[in-house]
Amino acid sequence: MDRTGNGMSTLSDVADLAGVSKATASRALSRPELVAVDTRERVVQAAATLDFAPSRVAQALANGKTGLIAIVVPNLTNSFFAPIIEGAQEAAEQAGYQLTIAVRTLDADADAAAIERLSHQVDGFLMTAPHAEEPVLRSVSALAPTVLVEREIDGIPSVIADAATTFGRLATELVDAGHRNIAYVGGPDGSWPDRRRTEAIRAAIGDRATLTVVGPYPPVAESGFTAAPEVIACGATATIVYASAVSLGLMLALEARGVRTPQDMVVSGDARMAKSIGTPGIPSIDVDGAELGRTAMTLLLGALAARGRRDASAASHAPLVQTRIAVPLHWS
Amino acid sequence: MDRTGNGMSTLSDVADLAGVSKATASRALSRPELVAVDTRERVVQAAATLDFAPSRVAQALANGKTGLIAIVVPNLTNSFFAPIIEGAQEAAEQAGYQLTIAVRTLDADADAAAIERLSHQVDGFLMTAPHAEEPVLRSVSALAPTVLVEREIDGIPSVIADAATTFGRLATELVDAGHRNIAYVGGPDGSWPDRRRTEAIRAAIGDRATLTVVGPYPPVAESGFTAAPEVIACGATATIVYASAVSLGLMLALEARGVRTPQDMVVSGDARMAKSIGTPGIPSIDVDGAELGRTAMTLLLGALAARGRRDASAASHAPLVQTRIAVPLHWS
DNA sequence: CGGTTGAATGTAACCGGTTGCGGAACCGGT
DNA sequence: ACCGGTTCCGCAACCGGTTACATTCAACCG
Repeated sequence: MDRTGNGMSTLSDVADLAGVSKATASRALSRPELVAVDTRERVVQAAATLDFAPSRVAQALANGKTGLIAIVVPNLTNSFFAPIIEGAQEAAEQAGYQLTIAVRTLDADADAAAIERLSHQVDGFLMTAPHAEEPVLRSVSALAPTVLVEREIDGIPSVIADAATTFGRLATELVDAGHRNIAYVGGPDGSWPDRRRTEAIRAAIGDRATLTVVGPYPPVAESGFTAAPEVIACGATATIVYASAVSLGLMLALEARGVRTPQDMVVSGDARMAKSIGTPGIPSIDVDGAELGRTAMTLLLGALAARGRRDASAASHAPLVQTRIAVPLHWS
Repeated sequence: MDRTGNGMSTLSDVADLAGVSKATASRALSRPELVAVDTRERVVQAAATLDFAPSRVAQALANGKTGLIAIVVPNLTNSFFAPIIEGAQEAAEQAGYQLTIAVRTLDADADAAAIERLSHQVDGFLMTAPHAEEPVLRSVSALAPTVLVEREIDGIPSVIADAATTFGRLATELVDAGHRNIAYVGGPDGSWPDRRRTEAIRAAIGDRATLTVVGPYPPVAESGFTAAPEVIACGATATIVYASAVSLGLMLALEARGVRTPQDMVVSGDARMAKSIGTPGIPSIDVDGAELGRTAMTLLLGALAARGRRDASAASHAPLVQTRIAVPLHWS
């Protein structure tokens, strides 16, 4: 009942049943305004009774678009990427696109080659590559329409969560609240967002307080345990953490060493964590990953649509869009 | 230089350059044994100089396989699924397949419809649906070759991590060590693996100790905070946790309430967590998600290959494979 | 040396859609 | 009755491969 390739009705079947040509059937379904009302209805009827579904593959071949978009992420286990992918997937699905995942760090030639191959099979790229080097990203974006996520590079559309600003604000508020010794538990080495956040914090603090940067640390709870001694040693009374995943481990480790949070040490986290901990006085910074993914995908889809529309018209490249999404700061 | 559809050389180009027909070119590349050695070399040469890459879309149309496999997961934020997807992706990539992600809980008709549509675009499904009801999974598996992950249903190939057995073993060891009051922090309601684990624990304990099941809880660190009071209240001296993500939160909450782990309360976790905590005496149960995903994908690819091979031969459905991967128990 | 055979290659149909172009039918206007 | 202009539809080519079948030719046979 389902041997591949059979059982499914084709456009020709629909056309036959409706008593029209394949061409008319095609138009009736994809460009209804070109077809007389009654004909259209007959075709739609026929399609319905045969429960016809157009072959995306055939469509792809005919019009040169695959309906596939690749999202490149360094890994999946870092929980930061999950909501981004979910958001992107949701947006893609609504537009009738499929999302395929490429786990790539882009630091090796093999990765670049894989992306190259992939570029033949997809309509566009969403690049979430905090560590990738600029030239690599540039070359990818030359392969196919690309939107960067959590990364800004001149000349390539991008979407970032403007967490750096928020980290700066948090630093300012901490200093204003009297903290004179602040620690920052940094993110992975070479990460673009980490660099921005570090700078923003440093700028916000100026010389009004001491800043100790510890790290780099991978964004997992375990890092908190490793960081705890360092944070205590530097005498900080407040700790800003790059990735809120680390906060939980850090707090646990601090508690275990007799440092109460937030009484003895203020540790930044995210809203969900602050809520479940219950203690007031925890600052949280929440990046809406889903929105990040959704926005990026929307941008990309827009670019694809635009490209399809004009095509051969002169210049007027798609307007370069670099979106920044505001990130809220909240105190529990 | 990259207007879609252009720039890329086609098989005809290769054929022309090599001075052979399209057919020969095709054979030289995909079924070399059918072509004379020198001809083959000429074609390969030509393909190389044009850096020809066959259009997956055209191939898909011609031979009825899309080269796309869908993995269905309830969500991405649950860190349990990430390694599964990574493993599956890796295996798919090696076989030249693309993996597409469908985030679906399968509890609504809309989801079923989406899967239906998707089934026209993919060659097979990897279903990771711990909550889905059996009939739903059955109907999906009728749509396209399917392998279940973390779920066993008669008549459908599946791969599960046999964690239930390991949970049972842990329970036994705890009882043997003298614990007479054990708590189990359960997983999400209706989860198939949770049911199996609960049963295994109950069976292992028998009437040698008291078992208190608390939950259901979603598998996130925050759940640990919610569970802590319950766990303390029931007077347990050891707690088995369904999802190790919960353990960290639970430990933190326990510490905050003055309950030391593992001295006052043994809490199960996973190896990474145990290692970073450092305290000895923590039992950890480690499900190798990547292997799960890899194995499942391998199974599916095998089924696809088999289906392609015989096709019209009588009966002899693919042998039903239900794989169980052993899960280690480890004490830090 | 004619005939059989098998390897190597070419021809063309096909997968399932989309789309440019032209023809038929019908419109109102003169 | 004739004509320019629409509207609606069908023919056929095309997207880029795969593959059944036909064809060619050289080797091998009695």
